[in-house]
Amino acid sequence: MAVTIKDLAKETGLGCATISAYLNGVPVRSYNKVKIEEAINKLGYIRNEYARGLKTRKSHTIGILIPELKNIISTTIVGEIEEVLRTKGYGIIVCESRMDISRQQEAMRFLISKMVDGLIVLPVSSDGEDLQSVAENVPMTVICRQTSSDNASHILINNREVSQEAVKRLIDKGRNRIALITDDSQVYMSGERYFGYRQVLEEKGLFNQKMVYGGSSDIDGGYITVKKLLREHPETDGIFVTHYEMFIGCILAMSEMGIKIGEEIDFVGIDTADKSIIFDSALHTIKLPLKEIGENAAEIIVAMIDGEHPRSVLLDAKID
Amino acid sequence: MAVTIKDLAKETGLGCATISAYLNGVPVRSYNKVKIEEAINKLGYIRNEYARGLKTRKSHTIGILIPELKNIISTTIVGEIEEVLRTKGYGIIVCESRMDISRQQEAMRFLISKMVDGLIVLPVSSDGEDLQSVAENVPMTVICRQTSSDNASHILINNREVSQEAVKRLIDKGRNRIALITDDSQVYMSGERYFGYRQVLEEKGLFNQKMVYGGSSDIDGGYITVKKLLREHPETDGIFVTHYEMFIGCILAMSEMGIKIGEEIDFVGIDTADKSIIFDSALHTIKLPLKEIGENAAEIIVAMIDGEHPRSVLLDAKID
DNA sequence: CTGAAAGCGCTAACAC
DNA sequence: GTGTTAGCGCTTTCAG
Repeated sequence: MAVTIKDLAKETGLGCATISAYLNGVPVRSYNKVKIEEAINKLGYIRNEYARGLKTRKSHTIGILIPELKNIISTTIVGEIEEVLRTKGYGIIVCESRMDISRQQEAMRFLISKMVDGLIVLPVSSDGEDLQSVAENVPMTVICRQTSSDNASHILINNREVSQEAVKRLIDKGRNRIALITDDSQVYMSGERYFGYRQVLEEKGLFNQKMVYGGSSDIDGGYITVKKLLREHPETDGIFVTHYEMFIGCILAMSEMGIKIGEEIDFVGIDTADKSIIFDSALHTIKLPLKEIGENAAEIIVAMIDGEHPRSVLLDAKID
Repeated sequence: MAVTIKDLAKETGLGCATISAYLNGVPVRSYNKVKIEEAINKLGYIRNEYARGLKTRKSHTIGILIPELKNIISTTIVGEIEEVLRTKGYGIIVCESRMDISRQQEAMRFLISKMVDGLIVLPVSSDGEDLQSVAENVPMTVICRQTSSDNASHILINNREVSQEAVKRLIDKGRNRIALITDDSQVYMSGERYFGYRQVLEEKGLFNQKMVYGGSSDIDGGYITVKKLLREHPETDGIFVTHYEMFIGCILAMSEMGIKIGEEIDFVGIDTADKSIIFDSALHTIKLPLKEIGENAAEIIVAMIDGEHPRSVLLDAKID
């Protein structure tokens, strides 16, 4: 049986309440403090958050729900969130929805059953209907998706604008057969990037729906898709890739095919870190503000728990 | 206030115990079953796992502790674990240690305070001393590291053997200036791979410590390190890369430098998936049995919770 | 098959 | 500053 506050009381000869008070930062006599500390170390006491949470109605835990654990972009954001949250005394529970609405619901229930104080969600679908219905009373921050719910906070990036910028770069380089490689799943983020791409090309009369290719949003997906694209459209001279992993897959394919990027073909893709030194020369990359997304998500959810109103933040991705 | 079992009792006119029984799969009169279901949906009842866990001493949750959330290998394993665990009625809480022993300890405490029924850990350091001391009473499975603890289960891969195999392939291809690119942090897995590499080369009299390069275990790390290697040792004709992300970084660098893999230089690296179609031709890759690792970890931890003894599993990585 | 009552470990009043 | 007590929501005897 685990060691409880009662054991500490017995060990020290003090009452439960005193121990509890000390554990919560209330001052106690200094010699009692010493006794308590000793007992804690001797017995290896670890506070039972279940009992504590049951009483206080707080778990000091934030639930995080992302589509896939193996998506670097998502997990990088989660890492940043955790970094900030730990300084504020919160821990995290991470769940994945596997791009499946019912799993997402199930995960939400799981998180709520764990009494999370707040939720940070990167939803499967673009509307957030399904979310809000489950988590009525739990503060929620939605990242990278615009939902219809207005008791949730939102953190968005200027996907459409930066995509337009990306395609313009390719045009400026003299490219005019510009393809799009994006993910199959029709989600908000990909959609916005697609619209940005499309809008610029339509303005120039260069848009061709046949040059829009979808694949699975991983390295393999990018690899396969770019090969297919170049087989079916060898005239392609510029490619905009909307997902990081797919972008990597594309570059690997280029390498294997012996195509020198910046000569036959120009690329614009997504990069994960501000500090990345790769992709300098011949490639343009969109730098996602992952750190800012994570920081904002963490700070906003804590603010909401402390009673503040939901708010929305628009973050700038940069291209260079 | 959240809706409780009491509210269900009031709504249905039944007693708490009956509701609880139904929720736990005990048969109740079919018309009561209907009433309860209706009340659950109407009120949006979600069971409070804190209260339940406090009573039953079970949280139906496994704590998972990995060095970094943004490492694809780790998160892929976590995904597999989650997949299996959910079929057995367990959820997961994921923490990261950020390669820091004290954070690892802190995370363990966090997980234990959440009353996890078991722990699956990919430890920071190679000895597991620090682990067992914290989690004395919690079943634990350690993955990819051999620790001295024998009340923990272990899941290992044949790192050394497969590394030997990898280097032999390079030698068979006629390479004899074979470099190693590995990560800085001296962890068990890298160590084993290093020993495998070294042993084969020493046997042939080809070992040269100056051709062993360390870098950060991410894409940037691989990119930077291989460039440095080739600058300082332009005679290199074969490279063994011990980490997936670094391997990707290497290939990206090759691409940028216009070096065709399989001609000037041969590579052997780590790949993440069994099904990957990349890296076919000129590259050899070690396929890590990530799915098996995850499945085994999940099954073993549940078995331990059910009272079985710890056990160790050795899994085969394959090269092709 | 169902209801009443006790108690899991902790905190929050409240007396001392 | 410290001890006593009640109760968070649930499960679990034990009667009925």
